[in-house]
Amino acid sequence: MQLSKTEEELMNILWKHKKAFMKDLLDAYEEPKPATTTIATLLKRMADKGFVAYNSFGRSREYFPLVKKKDYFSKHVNGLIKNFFNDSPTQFASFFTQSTDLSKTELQELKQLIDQEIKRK
Amino acid sequence: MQLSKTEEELMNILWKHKKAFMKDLLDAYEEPKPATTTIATLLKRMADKGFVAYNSFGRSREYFPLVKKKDYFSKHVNGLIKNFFNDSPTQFASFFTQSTDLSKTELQELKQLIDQEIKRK
DNA sequence: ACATTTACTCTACACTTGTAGAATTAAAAT
DNA sequence: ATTTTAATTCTACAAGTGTAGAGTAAATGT
Repeated sequence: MQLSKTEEELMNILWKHKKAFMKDLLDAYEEPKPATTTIATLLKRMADKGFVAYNSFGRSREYFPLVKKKDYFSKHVNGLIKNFFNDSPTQFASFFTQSTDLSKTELQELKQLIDQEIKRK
Repeated sequence: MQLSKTEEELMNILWKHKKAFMKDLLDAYEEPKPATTTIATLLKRMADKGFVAYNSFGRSREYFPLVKKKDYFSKHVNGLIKNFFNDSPTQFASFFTQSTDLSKTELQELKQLIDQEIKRK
């Protein structure tokens, strides 16, 4: 089962923290912060879905992600690619370079990255 | 308002067809095809959300997309980037090159593409 | 002309999601 | 020890989704 948008946002905070107590998570939200119970519900649902787990310390819990951002993310992007680009990453990449407006410098950085990747093969 | 996964799938079929009657859309689905009414409901909802419109021919309708795939898509990708990559397309791109496994040739193709983009700036 | 098929609307229903109050309980503060 | 605070669960409820049957009406087949 998938994470919803809101759950994803929370997950993302958790990825940044690696481990976190309720409080830390709540702190990461901007005003107006959601109610504690809202976060609690989300965490519970996310635990049910198998995306997070926790270690209990006294009566409170230190939550941590069960999936790596990288893994979660590639599944995501691959889904996108499958759905919209006939399963062709190149087609996607082409689209991507054209549609986000990267600056010249960013493009050059990207080019270098790709060069490195090419070498690794 | 956003399209749901299922609606997106249908939208994608519509983008491929540019224009299509119910029948054409239904035909595009694999077995087991959804019920006609299901598609009808989806189309109605998508029309309500402002993503499709139609021209009536007799009592049936030729549907067409109101948003370009490209636009829809960049919004999407930008959302992803914002959510997961601190709003940095380069960070995303880096991630992307590493996590989809593009072949050497594909990477080289991509590099050329980027070169072209750089020139256009 | 009548039967059949088709496109569409209405209705429905179970499930998911966003959001949070009420209740509980344990820990921390005084 | 008693009050206060914090973390968690339960309960709830309005939207949104996935899915499709029943009903209607028009078009098509014979």
